[in-house]
This record gives sequence, structure tokens and C-alpha cells, in this order.
Amino acid sequence: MDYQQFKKMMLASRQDIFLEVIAENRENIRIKKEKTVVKNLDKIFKATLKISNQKGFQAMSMRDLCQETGISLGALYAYFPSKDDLLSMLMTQGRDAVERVLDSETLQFDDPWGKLKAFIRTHVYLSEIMRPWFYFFFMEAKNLNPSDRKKAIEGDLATEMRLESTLEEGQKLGQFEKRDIVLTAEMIKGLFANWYIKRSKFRSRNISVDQYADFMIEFMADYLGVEDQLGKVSGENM
Amino acid sequence: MDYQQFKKMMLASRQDIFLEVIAENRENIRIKKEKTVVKNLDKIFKATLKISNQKGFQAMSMRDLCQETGISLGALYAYFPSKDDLLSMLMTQGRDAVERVLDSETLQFDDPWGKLKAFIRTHVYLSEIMRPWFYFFFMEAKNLNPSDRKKAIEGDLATEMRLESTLEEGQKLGQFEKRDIVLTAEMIKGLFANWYIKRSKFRSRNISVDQYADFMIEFMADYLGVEDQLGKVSGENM
DNA sequence: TATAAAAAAACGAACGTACGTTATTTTTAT
DNA sequence: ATAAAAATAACGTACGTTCGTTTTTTTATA
Repeated sequence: MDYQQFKKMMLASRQDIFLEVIAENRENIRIKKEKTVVKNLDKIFKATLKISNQKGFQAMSMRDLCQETGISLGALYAYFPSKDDLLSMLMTQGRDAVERVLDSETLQFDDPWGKLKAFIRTHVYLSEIMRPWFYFFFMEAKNLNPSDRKKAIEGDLATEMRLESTLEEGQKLGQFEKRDIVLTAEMIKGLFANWYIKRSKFRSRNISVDQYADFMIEFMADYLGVEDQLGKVSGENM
Repeated sequence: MDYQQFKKMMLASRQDIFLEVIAENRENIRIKKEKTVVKNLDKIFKATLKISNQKGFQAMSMRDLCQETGISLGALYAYFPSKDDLLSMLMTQGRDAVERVLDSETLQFDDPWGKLKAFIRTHVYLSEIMRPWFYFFFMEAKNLNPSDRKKAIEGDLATEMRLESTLEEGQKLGQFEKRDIVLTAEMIKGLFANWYIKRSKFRSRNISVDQYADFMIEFMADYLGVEDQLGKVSGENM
């Protein structure tokens, strides 16, 4: 599956997660009609990401958000109880979406190299579609309240563990060369972050998502000494 | 040269750069005695980095800084004209120091691989000693005023160009395997950032600076197909 | 060396402004 | 006509910054 296919598939499932987040926070939202909530909360989330990614969430004022969304100050507070809760909701929605997609695209694989490849490709594609979210997670993680902060760290650690166990399994099966697992996992995560943080740089150099995913997979194949140099899986699963 | 040697060498030259920054901003500083300026501005810079790296520069209030430094609100403003100027001064001091050290440690090399190795090792060591600065650059770059922002981008681009030209030269001489230069340079920078951004993670896993530098050099040797797998140069220059 | 005068530095209360948030009023939709 | 949603104006608070005063340090004089 290349990026275009992935994108189509994603757009279908995005709405579900959004509705679930709304359902979870229903008591905090004063608006009655579901349709109105969906329309305006979407607008609010998008505007928050836009402004925050320019100047940081703390520096974003409610008046900034008011202007960007076209919704008045008073009306905004019908959709969330406080600025801090808005941050919470945004983080939750994003993390849930990411986790769900990563799971659905990688759990099906048995062999470590297949799993690793799928994980890399999915992560790169996902971070492209949801770039504002990924950038936001990265930059605003330290501003979270203790509870959300804990959740964020746990989520991060889970991803890391999955990566490390895949590498370990590959080494045990003799599929991968022996490398420092922690460092390797950390490096992979660093390369992921590189894509969504320096996105504009890659755009100006005309490097596509698919190129970057291929590059990372080729890179890892090289480093781990795997024979299959072709990034894209030819089978029916991916 | 290993990290301990590098550290010793660095500490000697740090003071000079600090004095130069003070000299450049002399008209903005109301304090007459050089010694007082050095003592307190150093305190102010360190406190700013500490607080900013916890909660962000914007979120740091002058009262926070007042408490951390032990200098009163009124006195603080004798050392810089505004909070924004404080940010400027910090950025300038840091960037100047980094650029100078990187230059002094890499310009002497002729062969691309030697230069690349020196660049990697110097950068990793430097970002270890000046970690608060590097973290600060990374996180606060978007909060700069247009003029400082331009300078920061230019500095970044210069580093990138130097990296790319070294890679290109190595390819031309047949020393390196043919790889996408832009992507490779971007990846190296990503690995640099990984070190100072996830510093606590590496510490908890007992990975030392020297190990990380060796890891990166070995990694690049592998990727570029260079014979010399030994990270550390045996000659007298490095 | 001791002391008075001058300069330098530090202090902390006060200013205006912009923030997050809310209570009240107005508009819109049913 | 009634309920829902949006808009407005206002609240208290915390911010960056300033300024008159006090404290400390340096210099000058005996």
C-alpha cells in the first residue's frame, strides 16, 4: 500500500474516533445538537493546532482562537470547560487515533521484519496525515497536567516496547544482525520525529512521503543486515 | 580525543565568548562594572535556561526568573532591556559558541571521512556540554523575532551545507557509497537532535556520550560503506 | 586608617495591559 | 413562543515593565 491508498483508508475511520472523543466528554459540552458539536469542535481543534504550532499552546490566547474559528469567546466555552481541558481533549483524540491505526496495521504480522517494515511505513504515513497532531504532541508534551502527562508517557513507552520487542525477536530468529536494541529503537523514533518536525524542509527539497518511508526501510534493512531491500511488501496485507 | 578531554578544552574557551556577547550588548546593560555583569548575567542565563526548558520561555514569568536568580525584578532590568532581548542575547551567545567550536574542530581535515567523523564527535560532545542551550534552540526557535529567526535559519542552513558538501566530496572521491545526500544529511542532524532531546532516556539506560558518538560514527561508516570502522581518530588532531 | 560624599546597584510597590473566564443579553432556529 | 446557541461586556488576576527609594560599594579626604 502506498501513501495515497493509506490516506483514503484513514479518512474513513477518522470520523469514528472523533465521535468517540465527543461522547467521552459529553458532560463537559453544553451544546445539545450532535451535528453542531461535530462541526464546531472540529473547527476549534483545527484552529488550536494551527495557532499552537505557530506560537505554542500557552501563547495562544482565547481571543486568538476566537478570531481563527469565527466563534465568539462566550460560545467557545460551551464546547470545553477550560483552556486546559481543550488541550486534554486534543491530546486524547490524537493519541487514540494514532494508537488505533498503528495497532490495526501491524498486529497482523508474524515475522519481525514484516512487522518492522509495516510499523515504519504506517508511522511515516500516519505522521504525514496527522502532522499537526504529531508536532503538537512533541512540542506540548511538557505543558500537560500530571494526569495527561502520565498517559502520554505511557503511550510513548508502549510504542517503544513494541519496537524493541520486534527488534529482539528478529535478533533471536537470526533475521537481524546483533545491534544495541535500545539505541536502535531510539534511533528509529528519532527518524520518525525528523519527518514531521522538519516537514517543510523535506517539502522544499521535493522529498515525498513514500521516498522517506522507503529510505527508512532501506536504511534499517542495511543496518540490520536483512536481505529484503525492497521497502514495499508485495503481499496482500500491506 | 574523548569526551573528558574535550570538556576540559571547552571550559577554557567558554568565558571568551561570554565576554564578547556582553561587549556586543554593552549599551543595553545599565550595570557599569564588568565583573558584576559577568557574575549576574551568567546567573540570569542559567536560570532562564533552567526555567524555560521546564515550562517554555513564554511561560516563564519575570517573577519566576526573579526567584530563581535571587535578583529583584527591578535589578533584572538593568541587565537587559526586555524579556525579548534576553531571549535574543541567550540565542546569540549559544549560537556563536557552537559555531566557533565546530569550526575549530573540523576545518583542519582534508579527507571527507575524517571531517565527517570529527564533525559527528564534536557535535555530540558539544551538545552534551551545552545541552540546555541545544534544547532551548530547538524548542524556542519559533518564538524568535524575525531578525533573530533569520539568523537562526541561516546558521542552521550553514551547518547543513557543510554536512552535505562533505558527503558530496566523499562520494566524488569514491570514499562513500552513493546515497541521497539531502536525506543522509537530514538523518545525521536528526540523530544529533535525538541525543540532546532524549538525554534523560539515554542516561537511564546508561548510555554514555562516547558510546553514542561511537554508535553514530559506526552507523555512518556502515551506511556509507567506509572501511574504517573505528570511530576514534588515532592521529594527533582529534 | 577612618570617615564622609558620591556613585552604583538592588529593591519592591505600582502601572497599564492582556489574559482566562463568566454572567447577561441578543440572535437564531424550531 | 420557546429553547438553543451565540455574542457582548465585564470581572479578577497575573503579566512585563517602570520608577522612586534604599542599600551597598567605591572614591575622596583627612
